[in-house]
Amino acid sequence: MTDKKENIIYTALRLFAEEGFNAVSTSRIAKEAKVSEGLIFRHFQNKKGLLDAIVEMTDQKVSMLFGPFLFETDAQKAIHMILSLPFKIDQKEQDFWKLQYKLKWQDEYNNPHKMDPILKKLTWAFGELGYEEPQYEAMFLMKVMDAFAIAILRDGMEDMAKLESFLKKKYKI
Amino acid sequence: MTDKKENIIYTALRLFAEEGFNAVSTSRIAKEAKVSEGLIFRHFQNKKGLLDAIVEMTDQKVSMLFGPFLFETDAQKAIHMILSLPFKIDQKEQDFWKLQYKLKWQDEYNNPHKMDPILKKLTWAFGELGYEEPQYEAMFLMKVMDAFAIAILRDGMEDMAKLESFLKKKYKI
DNA sequence: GTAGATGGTAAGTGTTTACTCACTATTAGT
DNA sequence: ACTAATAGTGAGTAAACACTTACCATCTAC
Repeated sequence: MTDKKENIIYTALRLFAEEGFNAVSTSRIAKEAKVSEGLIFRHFQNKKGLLDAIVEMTDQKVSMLFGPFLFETDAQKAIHMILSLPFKIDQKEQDFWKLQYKLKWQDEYNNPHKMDPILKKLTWAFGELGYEEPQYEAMFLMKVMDAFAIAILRDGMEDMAKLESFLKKKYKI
Repeated sequence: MTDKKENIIYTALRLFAEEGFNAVSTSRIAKEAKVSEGLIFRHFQNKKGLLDAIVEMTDQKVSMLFGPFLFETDAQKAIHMILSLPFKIDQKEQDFWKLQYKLKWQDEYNNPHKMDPILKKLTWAFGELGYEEPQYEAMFLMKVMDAFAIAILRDGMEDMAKLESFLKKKYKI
């Protein structure tokens, strides 16, 4: 991967995350990435191809983030890991997550089954801990985590520390 | 309000909700609404003016939806009302809510304080019921409700009935 | 009944858009 | 050193874009 190709990707990621895919033109990406516009099409064929390349990177980030959770054998610790995730969003990776949540509104990029392995693992964890309806507890917690991640991405981390400890108390962790 | 003006608004609402503001052209709105493109600009000055008109309608829908809740004097009933809301989204009004959630990602249309009165009322309700940290319970429930509304709008109502009763059990309602 | 406002249209406008093309520069393998 | 692929550019292009203008139709009020 050349420097210029990387420049294109990260500039596009930033702009897509902030303003949306359709609001950002290829000429603007080229200008801000300091490359010729033609280079975008050399590397990615078309504008959607550029988005696809970014989405692929994002999917890898998701896998890396949830990987350790899937291998955790202690149910308590597993739930704790999931609870902590939204509060550990790295500043440098905010754009990845913003784009990810924005794209969920576009049918083409919304795969409702992508998170099934995490859901399954969470269901197991709640079962282990003797919860009455582990499947629904898992679904519920997943949605809660989504909501918190979105809130943090949109409104920042202020006041979130207290909410995190409140959350953990709620789950007795 | 003439028929054609109404046509423009509801066609634009549908398209904006489905595909996003920037992905939909004024010429397409005109074609699908069966009016001349010029009429859009006669009535709304520019494309953003059309969006603003739609957003204003949406805000009114939000007020109407939460109005009764703000006047509820029984804490238990108040929480029950909030819990039920996402599961009562009318098919005909889905586009309004879709657009509302999509626009939250655009800074200009995201007012984090818009829901403060509802948050305050919920805090009161949890306080009445003897919850230990009513303020955080309220914040938590608001985010949960957002997450459920988003899930329903995106993936439909299937399997949601059981989740609703699970939710109500969780809050002992 | 006519004047002024409002509703509505068709055919424009300049600009921006995603994308192409002909070309040069640089690298990597033999 | 030569070759072939890859990286990169700058000046195009046709189509689509948001918006304007000149014009006609219909309604409302006195």
